[in-house]
Amino acid sequence: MSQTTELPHTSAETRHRLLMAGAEIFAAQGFRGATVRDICAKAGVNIAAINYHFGDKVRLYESVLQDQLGSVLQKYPPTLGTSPSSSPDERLYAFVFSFFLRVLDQSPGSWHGPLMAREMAEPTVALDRLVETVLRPLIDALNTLLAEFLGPDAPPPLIQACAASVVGQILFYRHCQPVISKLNPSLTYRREDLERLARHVTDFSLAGIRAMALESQR
Amino acid sequence: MSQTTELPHTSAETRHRLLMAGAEIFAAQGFRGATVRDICAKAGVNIAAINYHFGDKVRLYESVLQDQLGSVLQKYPPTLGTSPSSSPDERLYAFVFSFFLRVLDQSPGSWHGPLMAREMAEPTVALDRLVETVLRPLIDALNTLLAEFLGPDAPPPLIQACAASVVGQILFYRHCQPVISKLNPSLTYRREDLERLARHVTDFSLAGIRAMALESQR
Amino acid sequence: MSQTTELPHTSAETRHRLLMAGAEIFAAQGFRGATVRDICAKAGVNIAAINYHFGDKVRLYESVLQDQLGSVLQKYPPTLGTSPSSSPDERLYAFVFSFFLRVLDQSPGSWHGPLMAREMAEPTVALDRLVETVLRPLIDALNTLLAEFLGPDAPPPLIQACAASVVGQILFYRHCQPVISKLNPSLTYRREDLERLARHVTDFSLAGIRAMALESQR
Amino acid sequence: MSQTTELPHTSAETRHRLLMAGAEIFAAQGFRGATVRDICAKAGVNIAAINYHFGDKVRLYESVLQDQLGSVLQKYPPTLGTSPSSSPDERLYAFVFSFFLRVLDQSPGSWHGPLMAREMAEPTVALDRLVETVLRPLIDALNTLLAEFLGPDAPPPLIQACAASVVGQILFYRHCQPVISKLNPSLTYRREDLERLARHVTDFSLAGIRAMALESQR
DNA sequence: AATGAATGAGCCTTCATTCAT
DNA sequence: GATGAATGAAGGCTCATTCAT
Repeated sequence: MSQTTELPHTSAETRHRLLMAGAEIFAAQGFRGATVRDICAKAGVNIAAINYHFGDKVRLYESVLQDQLGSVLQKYPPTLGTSPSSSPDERLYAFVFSFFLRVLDQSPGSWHGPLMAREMAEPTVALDRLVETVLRPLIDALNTLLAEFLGPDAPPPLIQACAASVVGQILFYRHCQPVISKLNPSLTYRREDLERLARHVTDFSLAGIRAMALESQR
Repeated sequence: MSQTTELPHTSAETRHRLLMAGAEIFAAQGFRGATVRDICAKAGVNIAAINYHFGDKVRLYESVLQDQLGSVLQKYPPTLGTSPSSSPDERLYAFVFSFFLRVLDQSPGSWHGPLMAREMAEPTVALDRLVETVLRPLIDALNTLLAEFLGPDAPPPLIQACAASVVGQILFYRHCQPVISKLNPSLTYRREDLERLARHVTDFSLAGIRAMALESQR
Repeated sequence: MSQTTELPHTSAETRHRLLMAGAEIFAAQGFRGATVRDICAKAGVNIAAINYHFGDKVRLYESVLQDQLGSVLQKYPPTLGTSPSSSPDERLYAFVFSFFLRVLDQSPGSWHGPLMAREMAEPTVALDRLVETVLRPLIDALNTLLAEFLGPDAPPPLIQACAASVVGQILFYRHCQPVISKLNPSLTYRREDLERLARHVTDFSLAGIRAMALESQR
Repeated sequence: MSQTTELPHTSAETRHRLLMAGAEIFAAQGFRGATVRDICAKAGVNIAAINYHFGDKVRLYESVLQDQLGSVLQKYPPTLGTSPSSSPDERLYAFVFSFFLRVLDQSPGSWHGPLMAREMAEPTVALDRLVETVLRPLIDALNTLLAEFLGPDAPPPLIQACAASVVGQILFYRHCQPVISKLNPSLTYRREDLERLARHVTDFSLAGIRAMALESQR
């Protein structure tokens, strides 16, 4: 029932239930729209439990974000099924596909996608740490990979623009989902759909990147 | 001060002040976070004025969205400086550049960008109408343009995927601005910056689209 | 169109429309529940017209009461079709029947019944004057009539108790109408129904009064 | 002060204070006129307590009505001191006297009379349930009793008319109290006064009922 | 250690009234 | 003389948080 943790006298069970319920409700309602009453009700715990275990609503939210991001990065690492010796094309595809899997994961208990989308639209204090611990390393990895395509002398702004082009194509499906589902209601996000999307984005981007490389070297 | 008597029986002045103040505060705080007190204070009008002129907070919000969208579409139309006889490349550039101008416009009183970004992240009842009156025609126009590149027999899903690739690259700068400005604080969005971004996105996309066209015809 | 009155420069038409609309809405919603906006809307006049013509909401209400009471007393006088030479039984029936007609009149524009019922339940400053100008004369007349039955030496408390018994039976159908219509939904208040009710109340009361007279003289 | 722990998981004390303060203020001001701020102030509790314990103002009002009605019915049951073997005259007197006691009770904390009078004049959603759970059984009991006087073949409309005559005489003192106290300021409602009134109404009605019975059998 | 009642600031809205044409 | 826009006080209710057990 209760896990043995470094905090022997707090109920890890209650903490976990709050993290799960909080993720779901913050994803659905946003930080402001979510109420501690709703979260505690869904978690089946006392209304004072959030303050007791996390201090306040903000710190529960930060913990939820941290928890969801950690889970999804462990589940779908950016190198997904490749090794440093894999071809650049393969590694780009792995980066794109794993990114799609993370932001559009529909597994039960997985709320990383909508949480991050909301955090972009309405940043909270949590964003700073996320950028430094997670997003910057991710973008650096992509930049390094793109440098292999663009050559050692490619100007950093070009690399960054290409990175933006790649990531933007992916995030479109996440950030504009409300509109996409209205314009094209039949679009689904099962694993095979994401594979197809990742294939398109990779091919489209490879052509774009190579064109940029040529232009840059001219 | 001076009353523009276009709307003889309503106080156009007060309406306009509320639309401006509402746009700024809704953009900064979101629909939920914005308070009618703040909006009225910024507009310099009585707190009951929203009720009197717009009915309630929701309808003020819808009017603000409508107003901002109308302004920006008139200011930066999607065909921006081109005609139907312009080359497809030129028209694609016009589409991309005008899109950038709209979503990243920094003119005083222009809050269309952040408002739409929030509306995507946390849709309200206003989104339905926006999709039908504005976004669908816009996407249709892009699809028609892309069909010129991809050929008459290009499968609709491919056209849509390419349209998503183009729009995604643009919106990335809008939706991820909080992260971008942390990762790359020197990036600015003056008109010449947007021109450069539009140039990159257009060239990147043209290469991607042409690769897709080749692949599709194979 | 506009009546020539002692106030040549105010619109008698507007006053009249406000009195009619006010009667209907005060009757339906009570003084507190009625809003000046609703009344002015129903009257088809400007929202400031009440203050302009009557001073404020309270004084409109008092005028409405006065107006309705005057109308109904003129329409259904307490002596209704009898003369001082009619028999006491006939005069009691006339008193009862006319009372029923006044409090349950359903003619268009006639709101005296519900207005008075509300005024009893939630007295306003208007009640004082109503009591002195209308209700006291009415009760005095009834007491005088009852004294004919009870004899010259009947103690005033007995007369008052009998008067209360008579009036109470009538007002029951007015004050408890919401309950009556739930308990007995088929009951209606057309003129012939009121005639039957008046017949019953008169006969019931005559028997009661005569029993009281006997008991009193013993 | 002292917690009566009949309801272990709710604060019975706070609930009770709100029920008492609510009864007094609803009786004095009506549902609309009463403000939650006033009620909470009088109860000496926080303004959010109504929401916490009762949900909202309407449900507090319903609870107050329920509570007051229950108290007064337990305190003064309609059979008041009689048994089924008592004479019909005695049982009619008991019905009338207990009715007077309920609607004109002046004990501290007893607000059933004015509350019900207001509910008649301006019915709320609470009236439906009151009619079915309390008023209909009460009227049915009276009808059954009156049938003993009027005979087994008395037509139901006659029974109902007599019941109305009885109840109307009683309620007059409740519903017209504001007028009565102006017309006859010396009238008081101590227990002995109510006894006298009940005696009059019973005797008056017995004569009336017996006259109706004779007429009906003719 | 954990509960649930209590807190008070703040939210959107409604209202009768007044003011400037 | 009559309008309709503007006013500001108050209304019911919600919320994250704290307190007493």
